[in-house]
Amino acid sequence: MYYTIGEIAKKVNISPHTLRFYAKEGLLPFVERSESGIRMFKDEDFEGLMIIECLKKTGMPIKDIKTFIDWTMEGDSTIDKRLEMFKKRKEAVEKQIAELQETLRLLEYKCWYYEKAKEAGTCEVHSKIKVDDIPEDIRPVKENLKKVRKLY
Amino acid sequence: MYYTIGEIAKKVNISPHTLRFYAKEGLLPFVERSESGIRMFKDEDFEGLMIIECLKKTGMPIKDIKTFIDWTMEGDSTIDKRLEMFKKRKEAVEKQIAELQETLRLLEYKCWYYEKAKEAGTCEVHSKIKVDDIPEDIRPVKENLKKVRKLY
DNA sequence: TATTGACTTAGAGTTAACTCTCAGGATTAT
DNA sequence: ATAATCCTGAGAGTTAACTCTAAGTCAATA
Repeated sequence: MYYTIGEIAKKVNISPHTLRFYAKEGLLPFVERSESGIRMFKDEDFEGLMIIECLKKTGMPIKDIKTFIDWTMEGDSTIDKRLEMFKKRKEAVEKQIAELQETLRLLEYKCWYYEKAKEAGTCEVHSKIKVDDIPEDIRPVKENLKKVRKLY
Repeated sequence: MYYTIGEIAKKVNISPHTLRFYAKEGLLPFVERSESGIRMFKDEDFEGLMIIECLKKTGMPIKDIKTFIDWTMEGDSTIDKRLEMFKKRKEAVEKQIAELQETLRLLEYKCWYYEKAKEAGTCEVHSKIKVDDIPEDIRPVKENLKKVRKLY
């Protein structure tokens, strides 16, 4: 079963234009062609596209993805390189998640801050709230906000 | 205690150039000026900068951050808007984290895949591995990779 | 037969958030 | 006094990943 570029475009929700752009960048060497040069995507190629999508989601630039694709085309001699690459991507994503979780904590603090301000009708209320009145889970965030000022 | 733009730049690790760019974009209306027009950052302004950084980390464009800053300058009448804004940012970040966690699972599968290939010296080994031999936690990822092919 | 959609090369346009350069002038630190 | 740092405005350059246009050809479908 083969798909044209237009068919696969719908399936992976990437425009034919963009898929050709990827092809030009060397991301799709595994896609077969008909005698007349038309790209013939097969079921397996979905997986290739999904790996590309996955790597893009990790923030990897196209050039680096190409390097990885080149390795896969090279065969078993590049297994080590590919493993190391995935390990690094994994670490990178773990870091991104950790950073977003920190960001989330600050947002949670701010939500609490404005909930309180809303109740009181004014942000002034925060000059009257004691440390003990701040929910335990978000207290450290406020502390941190203060700490940083003096850290430097 | 006041800081010049160069001093604060070092503290927040953003170049004076970029800080002036932010100022031009209307992100720093709260920064005082000396008689001669020199920006005088105070300790409180750190917090402002950190909130801006936080919002940037959520992927919020500068224009939208400016809108929020304008609200804070407007005063208590905009508390509701600000609360809603932070709630939405919180949801956005939660979604980003969830997506990255999905990405991470695919990376974990790929790490396992290449660990196995490395052991065997060839990727061919994966045509011989039975579903039961795939660790339980990453098995669904492989299933998913297959499912998607047929989903459409 | 007409339309739709595939292909190519080549290059222009877009967007966001910087990042820098220049020119000219004021202020501050050593 | 001299260098470093501050200010402004205007505008150019950068980067990545698209996104599109044009111009011309070829193939498959109704």
